[in-house]
Amino acid sequence: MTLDTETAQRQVLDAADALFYERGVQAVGMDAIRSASGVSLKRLYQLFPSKDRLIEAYLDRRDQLWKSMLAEHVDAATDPRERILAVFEFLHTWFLQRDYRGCAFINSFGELGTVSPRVAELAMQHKEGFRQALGELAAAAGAPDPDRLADHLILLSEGAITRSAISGTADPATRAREAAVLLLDASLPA
Amino acid sequence: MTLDTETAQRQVLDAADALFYERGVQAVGMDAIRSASGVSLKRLYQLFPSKDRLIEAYLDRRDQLWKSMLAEHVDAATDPRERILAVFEFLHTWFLQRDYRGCAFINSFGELGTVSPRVAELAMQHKEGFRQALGELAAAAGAPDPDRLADHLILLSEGAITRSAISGTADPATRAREAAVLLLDASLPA
DNA sequence: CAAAGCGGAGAACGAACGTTCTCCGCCGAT
DNA sequence: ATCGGCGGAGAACGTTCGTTCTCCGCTTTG
Repeated sequence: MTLDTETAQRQVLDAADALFYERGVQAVGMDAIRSASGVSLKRLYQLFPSKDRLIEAYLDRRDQLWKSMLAEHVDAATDPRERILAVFEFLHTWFLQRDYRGCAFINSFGELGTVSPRVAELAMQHKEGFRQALGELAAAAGAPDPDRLADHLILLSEGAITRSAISGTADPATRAREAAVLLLDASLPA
Repeated sequence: MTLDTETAQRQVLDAADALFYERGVQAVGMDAIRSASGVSLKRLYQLFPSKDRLIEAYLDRRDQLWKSMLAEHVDAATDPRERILAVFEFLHTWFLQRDYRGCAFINSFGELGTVSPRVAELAMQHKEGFRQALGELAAAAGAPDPDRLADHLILLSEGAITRSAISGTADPATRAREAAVLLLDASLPA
């Protein structure tokens, strides 16, 4: 069964995503990805010349997927204030996924942050992208200091992400939304 | 050079703490701990019969140390509101440590949470302890719903912990404190 | 001084890792 | 039909890991 490059790549990334996310990047061997993807080792190494490259591709795809899911939730609302709160509803649906295991970037950073500058960089870029998105939402809502509000909101979000992972419940998203409402009341002009 | 049990144990835990925290638990071999601690492998395995046990001991000690450092900062203030804000000053001094790498429990959970129930449990207990401490501070400050305020404050704290690790700056502690002030203004009776 | 046992240094072992290589069967071109 | 090259399956290689074992010197006791 010969696969064209595109499907082989997709199958490898699907398998890598599931395994890396569930068990962590270091605990998953290339052999496990070979078995799960059905792509031979030779081809796997043609597509991704090293495990490091595969990890990068895994994080890249997570970043894109995450951003598009966030945008989807936010764009379902029109009121600027509701668009901010939609972020926390997105988090809530994310936390409810059966295989939710926290943020892949935080987890990968914890594993490889000190030894792989590339992973550290990707984690920083991912979080910076999120912060900028929040900044734009805050500015659109008329916040007098959008950067500061964005910082406050991202703290709630990141806190909810890790707390939800460790506690195993989606509740932190609800609590984060509550706190966000209080912060918006305090920071947004009436 | 023969060491008594107590010093050997302390040297091993000192080495394990530094190495596990810096590089992650999976990336550090028992040999590295042997070299760094100066304790022979044989003795090391007498003190900690497996790497899993050593990881548990590492997390246990981190938990105790963290709690006592937090209590130290909090107890330096007397005003109930200041005692809550002292939490964020504690975080700030923590983030400024040169080797700061985020929360050992979050990092270990990311690495082993799915495969080691013990690590998952220790992470949950550690975070639950923090949440309870915040709950007591909130109650002492007269919060009408201390549990809820504690949840909001812990989200800010956890968010600051991971953001500081990834960004490499202590700034998130300042921002978290700002947001905490807003939440206290909204939640505490005048 | 002799015998016995404890601890230290590090070799050894079996497994697992990332990566490469070998072999074999299948395909299109002549 | 034959040849050449590509892809798949998985063996192989060198390293590293967690854990155990061997050897040797020191100390303590009679």
